[in-house]
Amino acid sequence: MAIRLAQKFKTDIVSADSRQCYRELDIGVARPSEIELQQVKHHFIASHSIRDEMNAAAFESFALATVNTIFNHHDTVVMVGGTGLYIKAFTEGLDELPPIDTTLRNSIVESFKMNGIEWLQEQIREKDPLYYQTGEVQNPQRLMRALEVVMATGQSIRNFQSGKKAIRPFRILKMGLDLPRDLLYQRINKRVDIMMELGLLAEVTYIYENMPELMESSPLQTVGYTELFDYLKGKIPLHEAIEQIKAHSRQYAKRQLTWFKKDPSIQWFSPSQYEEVHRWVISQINSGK
RNA sequence: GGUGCGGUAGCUCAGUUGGUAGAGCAAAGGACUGAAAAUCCUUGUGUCGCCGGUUCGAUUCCGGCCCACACCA
Repeated sequence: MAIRLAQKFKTDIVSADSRQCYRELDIGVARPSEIELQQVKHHFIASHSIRDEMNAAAFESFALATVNTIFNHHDTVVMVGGTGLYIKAFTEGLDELPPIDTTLRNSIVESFKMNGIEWLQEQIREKDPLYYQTGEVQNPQRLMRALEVVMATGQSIRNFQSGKKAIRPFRILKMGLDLPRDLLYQRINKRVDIMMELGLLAEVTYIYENMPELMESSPLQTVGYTELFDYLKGKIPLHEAIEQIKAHSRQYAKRQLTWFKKDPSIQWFSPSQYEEVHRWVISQINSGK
């Protein structure tokens, strides 16, 4: 769909997928094929390493810069992808926050691993009572983020979160693709079987054997990889790892739908409705809103 | 054929010294501003293998049967 649209408008694609940007990950993240990449120029595909630091804010500036360059020669850009937060960062912006020193971050992670979530909650209750009252106190990742921000700035992360949406100097049209749930799940299950046939196990084994120090890093906390790591460690049999990949992929798809369904500006289509999508885009452009 | 162990939620299993039961995973729904394919929240689920006995009351005790697994023959 994205490729056809990009061809139609003779422009590039910017991916907004938090995992397809890593060159070490291919089959397991369903990266576009070589043939597809030749049809249309893609950005943020295999452009980074799992050793690089990547996050929503970095994506925001990367994508804005990329899109700016493309706008020098084109008047449209197609963005595709599944990472809701990245799309939000690109379309609405994130609030400015000072960069956090990595040693501080690492020490927080270490303390959490040793002392558990109780320690995090305790720290937040002392240092950021505002977040303790209004934040997700059961969610270690949010607590650690809040903690690193107060420790680095002396201020609650809440004080940085304005909730204001950035104004972009270009128009944004949003389209969503959806299928009836049973069909969607069938396709996901089949896609996992195909990944295994294409050699996902070899891809994961290569990482497992050659970069074990990265196994805990966030790019590798990914459906398709964590389960096969468990298999390689001997924790679970292969058929169970595959069943888990299918289940976790279904859960992920469901979470994506939950995220996007609440955005009223998204126009929904079925994946087969290329003509309808195209017509809708044209009508939107012409209506000039 | 004998002995042992087991049969409890969709799956793996815990438990009830007799008052009709629970965790994890899966499922369904939701949240989410620097880890986001991550992380977190909410919710339900059962003829407790079958038949009979004892009992006010049995998933729990007793007897029989069926099924699974292991070992012995």
